[in-house]
Amino acid sequence: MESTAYTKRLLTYRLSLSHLKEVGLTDVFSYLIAGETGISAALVRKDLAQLKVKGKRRGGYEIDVILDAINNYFGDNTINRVVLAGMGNIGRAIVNYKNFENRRIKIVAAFDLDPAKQRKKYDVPVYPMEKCPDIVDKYRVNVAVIAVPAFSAQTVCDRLIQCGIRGIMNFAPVNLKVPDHVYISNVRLCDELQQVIYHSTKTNQ
Amino acid sequence: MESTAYTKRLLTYRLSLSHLKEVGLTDVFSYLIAGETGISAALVRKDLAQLKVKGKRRGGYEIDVILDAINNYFGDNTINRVVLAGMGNIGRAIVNYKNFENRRIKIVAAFDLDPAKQRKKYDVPVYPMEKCPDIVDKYRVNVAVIAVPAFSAQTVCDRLIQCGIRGIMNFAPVNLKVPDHVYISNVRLCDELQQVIYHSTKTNQ
DNA sequence: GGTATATTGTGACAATTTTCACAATTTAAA
DNA sequence: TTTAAATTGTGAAAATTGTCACAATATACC
Ligand SMILES: NC(=O)c1ccc[n+]([C@@H]2O[C@H](COP(=O)([O-])OP(=O)(O)OC[C@H]3O[C@@H](n4cnc5c(N)ncnc54)[C@H](O)[C@@H]3O)[C@@H](O)[C@H]2O)c1
Ligand SMILES: NC(=O)c1ccc[n+]([C@@H]2O[C@H](COP(=O)([O-])OP(=O)(O)OC[C@H]3O[C@@H](n4cnc5c(N)ncnc54)[C@H](O)[C@@H]3O)[C@@H](O)[C@H]2O)c1
Repeated sequence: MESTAYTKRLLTYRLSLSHLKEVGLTDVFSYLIAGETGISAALVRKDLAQLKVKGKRRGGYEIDVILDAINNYFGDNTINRVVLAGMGNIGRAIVNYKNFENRRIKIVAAFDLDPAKQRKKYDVPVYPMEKCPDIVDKYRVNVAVIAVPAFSAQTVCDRLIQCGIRGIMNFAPVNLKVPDHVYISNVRLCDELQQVIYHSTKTNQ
Repeated sequence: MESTAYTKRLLTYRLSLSHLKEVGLTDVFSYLIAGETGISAALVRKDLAQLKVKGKRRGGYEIDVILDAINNYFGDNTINRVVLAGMGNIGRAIVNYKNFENRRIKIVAAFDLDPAKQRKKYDVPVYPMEKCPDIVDKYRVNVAVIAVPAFSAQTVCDRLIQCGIRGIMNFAPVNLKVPDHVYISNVRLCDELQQVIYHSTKTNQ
């Protein structure tokens, strides 16, 4: 029903509103959010209406009410457990990242085929891929991050899905094939950077 | 004129086509690209038409012709120099990443305020931020990656723009304010993961 | 050479998304 | 208490994006 564009906008609102709140505001007008996010004021209002957040005519919206609604929308009241495949450069960055906790996201385990990485102490335990079924089952994990090299991404992906994973954030530059019930988000850092390069050289001058 | 959705699809095609080429194919049909990328065959054909790539009725498209057209579209004939701000977890991953070279992208320098990082040997030299004007000027850099903590992102951003940067890939969870002529791409890893969690728990069962 | 078949290329259409514009309503001020 | 000003909420219009369906045409096969 809700488009992913909508979902994405909600997260953008949350970011700006958290910031405005830290700065000391308690209420906002739609045009203020618009200025902060680059999303038009009318669309902000439509989104808030869809979220069932009510504003006061002439008084604006309460930041906390919006934030609660967004957090509630994303089900931040439960802890979301995630596993990681590939404890390389990207994998380590993810595992070291402290901010996931604020979102109630917890990386419970990582998998890597390199035995050296399994022995080393990171913020999360590193297992061989064979442990995947056990771990996913034990912690009731739904979501995985794939940060293995491109050539093994599909294999790892298949395996994760076999263990019951239903959502994947994928860093490997491949178009993974997955069954319908699995949601995939591809983070294409190369493509992203290439787009920036493209658009910044096309811009005036 | 061209939407960013279109530009993004081109990069998706490139990924799949490179793969199909490696596998030994030389020609493709629109429905093959569709199957590989999840983009509908009709839209693939429209995109290729817009790219001015001609297919043969009943014969399909030549992979190399498409790849050349896409590469040409993105101006891959020149080397694109990029600087990085923030040599932390993400910054190191970016700098270590070998694949950028294939896209003719070169990270020429990094900036970090930590003197320890400046002394250490990485694949690219690390300078204090003060060196920014010199470096950007010397290497004629247009594009930057921001991988500093959120609270210093806006400052770093302003500084980069002052030095002449016109495109930014930003990892910090803030809505940066930039002048119109600067193109920004926000890589919101937290949001991305949150969306995966959201969509994967909403999917049937 | 003729016919059947497969695939492109595209105009018309459908759906979705966003903007526009303004009535409804609240608040502040006079 | 009245009036003026500000802002939401939302239907209608516009814009954008993608799908459908099929004519055009190239190829393969008989
Ligand atoms: N680093 C970047 O900036 C960057 C940018 C764009 C894309 N990527 C992509 O992200 C992915 C990860 O990149 P990286 O730089 O962290 O790579 P990396 O080589 O540093 O790490 C990969 C890790 O995966 C492990 N691994 C390999 N095969 C495995 C398997 N079958 N099962 C489990 N673990 C396995 C390796 O032992 C290694 O620890 C790659 O696909 C890369 O193309 C990375
Ligand atoms: N690591 C992740 O998985 C992850 C996920 C989502 C978002 N992010 C965001 O990406 C950014 C980088 O994350 P990270 O994990 O690499 O952080 P990090 O703390 O590992 O690295 C930040 C680096 O920036 C440097 N720095 C700080 N202030 C600076 C300044 N003013 N000028 C120049 N350099 C400065 C620090 O010395 C450090 O080396 C952060 O904004 C973070 O919120 C990271």
